Amino acid sequence: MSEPRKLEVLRAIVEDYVHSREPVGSKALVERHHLGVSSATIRNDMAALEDEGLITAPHTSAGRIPTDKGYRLFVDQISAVKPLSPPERRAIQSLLEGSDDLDDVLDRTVRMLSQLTNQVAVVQYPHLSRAQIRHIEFVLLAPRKVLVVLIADSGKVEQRVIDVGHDLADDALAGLRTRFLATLAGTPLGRLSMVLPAVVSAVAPVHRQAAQALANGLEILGQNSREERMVMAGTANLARSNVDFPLSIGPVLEALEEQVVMLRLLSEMAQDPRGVAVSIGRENPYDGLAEASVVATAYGPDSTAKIGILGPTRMDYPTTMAAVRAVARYLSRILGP
Amino acid sequence: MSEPRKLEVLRAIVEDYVHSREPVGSKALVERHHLGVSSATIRNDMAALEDEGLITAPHTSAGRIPTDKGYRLFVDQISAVKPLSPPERRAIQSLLEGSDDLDDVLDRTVRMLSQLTNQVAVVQYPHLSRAQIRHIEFVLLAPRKVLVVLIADSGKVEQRVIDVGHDLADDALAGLRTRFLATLAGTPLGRLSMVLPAVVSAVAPVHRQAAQALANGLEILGQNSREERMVMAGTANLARSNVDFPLSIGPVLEALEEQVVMLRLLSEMAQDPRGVAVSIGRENPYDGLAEASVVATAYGPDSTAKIGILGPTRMDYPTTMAAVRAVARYLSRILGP
DNA sequence: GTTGGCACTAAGGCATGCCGAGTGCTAACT
DNA sequence: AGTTAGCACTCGGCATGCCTTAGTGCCAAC
Repeated sequence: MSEPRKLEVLRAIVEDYVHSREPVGSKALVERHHLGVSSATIRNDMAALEDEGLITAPHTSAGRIPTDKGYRLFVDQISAVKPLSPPERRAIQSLLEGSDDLDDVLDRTVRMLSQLTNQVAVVQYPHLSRAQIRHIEFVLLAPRKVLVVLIADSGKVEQRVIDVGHDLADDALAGLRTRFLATLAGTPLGRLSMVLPAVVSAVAPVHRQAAQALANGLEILGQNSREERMVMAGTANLARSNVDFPLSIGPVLEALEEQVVMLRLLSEMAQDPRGVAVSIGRENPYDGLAEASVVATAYGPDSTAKIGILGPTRMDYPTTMAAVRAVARYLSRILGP
Repeated sequence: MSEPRKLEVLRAIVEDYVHSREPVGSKALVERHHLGVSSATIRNDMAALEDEGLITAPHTSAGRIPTDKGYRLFVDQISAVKPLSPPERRAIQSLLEGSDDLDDVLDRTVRMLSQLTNQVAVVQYPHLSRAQIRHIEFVLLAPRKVLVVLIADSGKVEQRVIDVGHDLADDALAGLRTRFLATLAGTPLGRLSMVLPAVVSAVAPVHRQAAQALANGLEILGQNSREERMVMAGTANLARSNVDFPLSIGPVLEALEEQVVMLRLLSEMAQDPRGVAVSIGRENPYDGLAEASVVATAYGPDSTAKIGILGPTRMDYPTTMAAVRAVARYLSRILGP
């Protein structure tokens, strides 16, 4: 019983099952792949694979389907990442050009990825802790309500309404703004909390309280950009692959809606040497995703944010991984250094 | 055959069907509701209702289920809007207090509504065309790239990166900002496009091109706030009511994702005297929603934006309408005039 | 280590028959 | 005229049983 052939058999099973959705048997295998041996031999190999926990039979007399572990081995050792077709590459390129607003770029990207893979695509907003403060604006909305706006040099804008505690004149607010801005311009968002106290304590006591409130607001904004949000697209694809995991579509939607879950999942995924991370079935920390796989990769100037897709474990990993990787690369290029 | 009793029968059918999910027959009806007549009489009434197209039998020997038209009559004439329970009211109130950021409020609201109704909830961002420009900021990101930020007195912030066409010094940009701001402060967003040309033509020729680019950017931002976005929550509830319309969940997700579809739908819905609009099944302009109903109402200071829910036609209209209306009222109160 | 053969197994498809829920109609009742 | 009881009829749903089919595991032979 040759080891290489066993792997070949596993590969064949995965590939056939992925696109037939049906348990694959020994006879069908020898017919569809020229393995050079008889079905009986394959049966022996399959029995061995089953012993190793790589495949399983849903019932006595059916073919085999890959287990999570089987997919894992397939992804890690057997499959080669398929390159995208030139038309696909062109599509990506042309779609992503001609927009420069961050929200817009991410939105287009995630839609494109979901179409490309026929799965749900998600993208995390880029981390900004290294981004620097470009501008600060305080706008008096109501007697005590101030809109605090923070603009980073990456083009990201964060805003928040805060209550300064007592009435504040327009020019006093302008003064505070100048003061904050003078000290804070160029400060990386990540260092915001270290610099703010000094600014506040330098303010005249009359406005100390307001300054403190404003500083708190700014700090929250700075954290917002770290705490991250995400965009997704293609949830309808879940329903299409309905046939696969009809029961679990609910939990999956919940997971997607609870962005925290997805964000944690994405950030915990370790990339393999090929630059793509795959999390299969029960490998996922979240129970609702027990029958789903996530394929993700990092992107952006400092490769900290993630982009990826979520689909049934029964998915075409090579193609999907290729798509995710390609889209991430284009995205990185667009966002520039 | 008494007309009032016929309506009573329709009401009973709708109510029973809504919570049993099964066609309801004449005998079951007389048992569960004290109608004071025999099942044979009900059968006659039902035959009449069927002739009028208000109910239909899925097959020869099954009970009847309401048609879209039947639901319509039920909603319009029969049902009374049920008041929410005090605990529910308290829940709404306490959840919505203690946040003043617009995004945050809408997000909480929509989650609450989806939990309350067990449906998908959607909320449209409030219209801002009557909001006034509070502040404008130009930030030079790269030699020719300028981030245009527009802050409205409602607390809404819009931003966009634009290409000004040629290099621009920091102080020149500051000059332009002052100029724009002087003219535009206090202008309602809706009138932006009428005022901008005058500002541009007043700029010195050297910076005319840049000013024009900036003006275009501002105009787009002004339109953005009209063209509206929406937030949603509770898509997982779709899967729960899986059993009802398993086939159509795909199209529904698509409709939700294509925000344009939903926004148009919401804005086209006319409210009835009770202040709630209901669109049932095929009444919906979008085909994917043929088996879904939308219950929505206006909210906000000038009652232009919409909030509502989307669910299967087989839904508990009275309770749902009450929830939507109540949440909309609280939301209006929070946003204040 | 590979192969062919054979007994065995469970699922899926299909016909059959039966039950129950529900209808429509008619004739009688109030 | 409206209401009711009764009855024949119609399907859907479910259980039953049968057959076919795809697949396995094992063994003896190559």
